[in-house]
Amino acid sequence: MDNTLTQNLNVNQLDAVMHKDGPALIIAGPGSGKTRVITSRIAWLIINEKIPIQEIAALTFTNKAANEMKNRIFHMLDIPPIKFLPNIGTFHSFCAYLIRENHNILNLDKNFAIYDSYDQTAVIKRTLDELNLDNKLYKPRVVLSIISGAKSKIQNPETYQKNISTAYAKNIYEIYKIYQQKLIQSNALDFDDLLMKTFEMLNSNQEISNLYQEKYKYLLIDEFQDTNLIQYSIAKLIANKTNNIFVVGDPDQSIYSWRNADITNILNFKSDYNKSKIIYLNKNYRSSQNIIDASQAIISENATNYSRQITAINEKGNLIISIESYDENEEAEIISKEINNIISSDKIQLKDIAIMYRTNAQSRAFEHYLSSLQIPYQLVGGTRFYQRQEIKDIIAYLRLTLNLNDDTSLLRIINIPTRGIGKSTIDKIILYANKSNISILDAATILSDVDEDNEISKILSNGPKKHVRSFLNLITDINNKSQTFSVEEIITYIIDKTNYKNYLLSSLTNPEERLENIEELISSINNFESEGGENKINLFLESVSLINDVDNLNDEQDKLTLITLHQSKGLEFDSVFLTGLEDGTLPHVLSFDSENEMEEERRLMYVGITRAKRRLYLSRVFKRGGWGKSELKEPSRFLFDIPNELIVGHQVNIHKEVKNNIIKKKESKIENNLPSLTAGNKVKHPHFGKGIIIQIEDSKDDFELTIAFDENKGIKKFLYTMSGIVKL
DNA sequence: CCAGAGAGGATTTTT
DNA sequence: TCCTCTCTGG
Ligand SMILES: Nc1ncnc2c1ncn2[C@@H]1O[C@H](COP(=O)(O)OP(=O)(O)OP(=O)(O)O)[C@@H](O)[C@H]1O
Repeated sequence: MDNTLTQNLNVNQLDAVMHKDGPALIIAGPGSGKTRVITSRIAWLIINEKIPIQEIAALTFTNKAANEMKNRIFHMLDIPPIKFLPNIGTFHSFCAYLIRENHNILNLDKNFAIYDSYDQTAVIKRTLDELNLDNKLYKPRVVLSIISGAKSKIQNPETYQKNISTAYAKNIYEIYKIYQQKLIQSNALDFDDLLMKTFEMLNSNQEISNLYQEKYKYLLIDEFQDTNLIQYSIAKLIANKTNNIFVVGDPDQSIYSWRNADITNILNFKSDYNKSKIIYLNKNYRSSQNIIDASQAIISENATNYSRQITAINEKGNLIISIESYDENEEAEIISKEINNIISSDKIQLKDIAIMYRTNAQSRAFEHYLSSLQIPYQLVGGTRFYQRQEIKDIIAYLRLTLNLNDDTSLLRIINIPTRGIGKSTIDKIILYANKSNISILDAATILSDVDEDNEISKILSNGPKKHVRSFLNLITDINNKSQTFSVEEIITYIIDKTNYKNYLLSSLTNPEERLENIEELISSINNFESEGGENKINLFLESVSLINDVDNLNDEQDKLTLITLHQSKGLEFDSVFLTGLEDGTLPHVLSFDSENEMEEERRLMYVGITRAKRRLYLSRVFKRGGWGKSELKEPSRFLFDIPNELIVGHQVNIHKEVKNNIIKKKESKIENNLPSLTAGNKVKHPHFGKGIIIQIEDSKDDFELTIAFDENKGIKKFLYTMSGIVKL
């Protein structure tokens, strides 16, 4: 067997890599080589078991992880990179591939669109309008997260309906139903549908499931602790024949439960595959002993602490440096200067350093100071490139060249740039489309027809009709050209014909920057590598929806990384600055009144600490600006759990009482405010019975609760202290 | 129909 | 603070 493959593995890792057939569960702490094991195992299967790479499905959490895995495998095998390898990727991209391959069976056109959260919100808003529901009561964000929750538990509208009782939930069901109809009408899928459709297809179509069960002889899943029920169910279906399912995860690094990731998948795995081999890896190769000691001190405080002790193979190393600054500006200033110091005194480069934080908004101060000190950085996350207004506009035009039923894209640009099609015209078109169950484009075509003379033809008057017709001609023209043009030519044509530049310059802020963004869009399409051919736009648009910001992190350029703790999962840096370690920032305020969420915040801190190889900085401020006002902050409760002897600098007072006071203060604040009620809670009213809180508003010395009651008792408002409401 | 002003509401993490 | 929605006057 090939040395290079095995020489860098310890005994347990080897055991996992060379595991024979059958299920295996690898539970392992941070930096213990989980990713290395998965990668080596794939190479081992290919080299020793002679399994073709196309017959191994390896699913990761991010595209970046998948790409790194692929590159390392190509390197290990010493073969040139294979460009199209959809069987190694994220769950979502893998599912998108399976769906594309079988679009006929699913009654989808092959050029289906994938809707991102903006598109989803637009569909929900239209749905609410159609159902005449108030979007203050049914907030699109909330509705979408309920729908997404249902989908990740494999509930379609009908199965969702079976488990509900409140009037509020019944309306959610109505919304869910219409929302799905609109997606179908638009030949579009949302993120969760990629999983739903794949599950349905594998679950109900024997022929298809046989096909893939035979094709994918080995299935490997990374970051298993952050998979949800539907993902695990898809995995079980694929591995149904061979039982060759190999999952790797760390329950203590589970940080996506708010996105329905479900740690019980790990427990269920043990019972679903009771013959499963279980391997624990407990040596940390990444970090210094001090860093690991601090991480263990943090995580061991969790009541549901899954971890086995991990031990660092590295030396004690540097002490952890603790910094308290006055406010976020000083924090950014001190850290920026410190970064300048360490890159000039130490041998490390900017790309070995990361600044991490809980919320994207915290990056602002850093960006400001880093620019002023001319320290190059790459910001991960935030407003993503493909979500910018001008980019979404162009993408909407592009999507229409593939899919004229894409109502959301059509409505997005029907009056962009403004072309005399105003709200009332659009409303009439939408109404007619809804009534007749046809696409917006078809409705617009019918309503703008001049030759007819009947009721329908009177819906729009002549002025608007003319504008709509010229818009439709524009779309037809672009689509005709798209048959023969290259992608770059199509975009140029769109910009040209719509006078988009003019619109940017006259109507939007920062037109120069936006023009540059469009240039960048064109060049990223040109660089886009795929099987090529006619599929190019299609695959490009798919990647636009599925590819994330971290995926573009590159370490070829020597730049500092600014990143959220969530996105840092799986990465490693020589030096890490964990910032904003205040109670209210990390742990975030919104997790104060939930034990589970508080534990997840702690895991987030744990993930952050364990990203660092040699240097770790823990930074907090005394005062942090929120929106408009600024607040005094106390050190994060987590800081008190790290032994003093591991730390130099501005230490927190280690006395447990201080920590307890901080926690108590927060708790009593919540109590004075409200009995930890939030929207979505189930409550009981002495007179009206059970219901769900849909809104809480401040009201002098009291709180006004808006509650939706079961059955047909409707929606009512109460003052909290007068209502006799109790939480269920 | 359109643009711009002003009010008001909401603020975590993202495939 | 920033984004979204609504209103107003042209
Ligand atoms: N047997 C080994 N010998 C030397 N170095 C190793 C060994 N195993 C792993 N490493 C190194 O340890 C570091 C962490 O490995 P890897 O990223 O695979 O861990 P992980 O378990 O996936 O971590 P995490 O869960 O924290 O993302 C990497 O730099 C890797 O190269």
